[in-house]
Amino acid sequence: MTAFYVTTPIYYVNGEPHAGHAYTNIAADVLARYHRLKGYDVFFLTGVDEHGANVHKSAENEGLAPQAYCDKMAPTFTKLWQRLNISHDIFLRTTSEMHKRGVRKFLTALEASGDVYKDTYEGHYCRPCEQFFPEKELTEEKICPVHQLPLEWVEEENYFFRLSKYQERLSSHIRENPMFIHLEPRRNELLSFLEAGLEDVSISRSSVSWGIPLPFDPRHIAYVWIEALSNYMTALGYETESERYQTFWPADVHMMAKDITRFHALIWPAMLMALNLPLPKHIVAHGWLTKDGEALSKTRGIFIDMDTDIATYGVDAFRYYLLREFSFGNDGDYRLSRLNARYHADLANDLGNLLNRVLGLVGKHFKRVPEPTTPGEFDDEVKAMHRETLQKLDALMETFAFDTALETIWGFVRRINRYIQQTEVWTLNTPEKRPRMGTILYNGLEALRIISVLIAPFMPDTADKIRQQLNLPVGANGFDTIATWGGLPKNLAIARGEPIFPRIDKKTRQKKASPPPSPKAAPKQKAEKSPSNLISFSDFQKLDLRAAKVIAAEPVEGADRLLKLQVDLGAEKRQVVAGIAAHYTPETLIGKQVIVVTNLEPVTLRGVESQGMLLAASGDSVVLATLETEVPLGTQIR
RNA sequence: GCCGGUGUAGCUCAGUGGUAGAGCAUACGACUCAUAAUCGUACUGUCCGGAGUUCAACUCUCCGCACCGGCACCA
Repeated sequence: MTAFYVTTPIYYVNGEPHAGHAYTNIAADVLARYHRLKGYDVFFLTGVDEHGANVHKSAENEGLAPQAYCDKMAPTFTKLWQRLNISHDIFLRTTSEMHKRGVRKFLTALEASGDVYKDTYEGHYCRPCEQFFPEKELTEEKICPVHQLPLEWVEEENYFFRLSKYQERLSSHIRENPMFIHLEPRRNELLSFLEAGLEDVSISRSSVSWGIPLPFDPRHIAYVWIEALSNYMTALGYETESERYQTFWPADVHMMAKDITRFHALIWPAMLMALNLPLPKHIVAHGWLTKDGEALSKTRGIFIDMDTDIATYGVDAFRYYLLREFSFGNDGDYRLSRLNARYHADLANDLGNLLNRVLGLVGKHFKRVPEPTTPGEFDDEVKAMHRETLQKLDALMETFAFDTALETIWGFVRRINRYIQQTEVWTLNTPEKRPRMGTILYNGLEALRIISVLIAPFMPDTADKIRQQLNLPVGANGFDTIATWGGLPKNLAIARGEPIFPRIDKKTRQKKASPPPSPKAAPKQKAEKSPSNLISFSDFQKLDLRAAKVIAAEPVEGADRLLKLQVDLGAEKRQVVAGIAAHYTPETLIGKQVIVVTNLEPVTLRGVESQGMLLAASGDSVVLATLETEVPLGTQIR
């Protein structure tokens, strides 16, 4: 049996899963289910990434030990996967022993490859700043420009992977295997990134404690990304090179959102090259979801209310909508009105109603599956379309064109509706025409049986519901059972039931919709319990914040985000470069009163010196901090 | 600033060097087995703008505009 191995990324446990995660896992699930029905030996992996500084910090913020925090968060993911009918074989947690042992073996092998080296950062270090200062910025005395304190000479070790060595091989691999990275734009981006040259990557952190120590130097913790990537092998039992590992590595598909392709398409393959291991076959990146045209954003409270929409339309409709409406690989705009339209037009009207009308006719006139004794007009056309649909579907699934795949299946669904209409089967209830009626209805039922298999990867529950009403065994629905027309057993009692996609009027919609979710706008202000996050008042006092007025503003040549500003501090005027060009035009800034950090060391940005910094809220959008009413220029702010 | 992509009917998108297509939505008609479902017909388009190549361009080339993405950059 041919093996098929599909993975999703492992998601950071610090943070609730959102619709983007759902999209990835649904897509991966469809692939997994499709290949299972095709007779492949499938292994489907998803999981969570529980290590690293971010998780550690979130745990601290909640006053929990890291492991306890992870134990609390991991179920939020498994619950969602259950809700979405995700059929993964393993939910990997990176705190599991199997994974840890695998990572150690992986790192040991990587080190043995000779492509890991230790490098030392050394330089003048200021403890309060937690920062190194380059020689060229310092005077003879070696004092911290911020604190005016003597700097220490510090050396810090880090382990690096010689990624740069693999630049050429990666480049030619991507060029020679057009399907290695799915969707042209991602591929081009990577190639141009490669052309710019690769730098070696750090694979360890010595300042982080929550993670897996390097086997060859336990004072260092494996960098989370390096550790996380190896999960695709550790989950299979890489440590012991188990049978499962032998069977399934290399992965057929690494499914992910487009933002993390670089790790998967460059660093991961390069490390595998170093280990002389085969590379994954496809890196498949899908686009991002937006909601009503806006980027999803926790801080601005823009999110897709999966709970409500699934409660209203059902999980299969949700899965269907995501994969049918958006061209896979491109960004997609999630709109409830579109989900509603798809639900009614495609699911309720086309498919649900088809099942209902055919079963209604059979129930009324035959009770059981009739014998197809009397071929006639349109029969061959329908059968030809069956073969055609199967063929197309194969090709489309191979290129991850889920939207077109569903469109193709629906072409068949519509054809059957048309068949019923064209033959006017309901008029054939006379003794001489009855055999023809039976034949047409047999074909209708057979088409529905075929459809139940075609849609099974996308809408597993719906497939089962259809099969239940046809009184077919729910499990045995492989693609081999629909390869040829006529597999539906004759004389089977049918079991017409409730509509599988009942229409949803506005009233029901409102009833089912939960009250408007409390704007998750302000992210929960978690009590900062951790002493390590606190600074002393004297630390705070080190900041010199002053009221200032913008007196001139212009763009910085050759920079997208930078504006060069002249600000008046009363006692003096200064030039400040601010990264706000995407959010403010120069004209609107002039005359504005702003808050400036005045005792920041100067830097040169894009060749322009900046002698301070503007305070601004920098979430998804950037908003300048201003004063409620104007105050004299130069007033201290604290 | 550099690199790449996109711009086609109200909406979501296909598409080919020879005067443009699908689904949804809309209108009208047919039918009445069915979840006010189904089926048929019709409708609208300066195929982003401009120039060029060509007998002929929406499709090729160049320039421009808009939007999106990658890189640089965000003290």
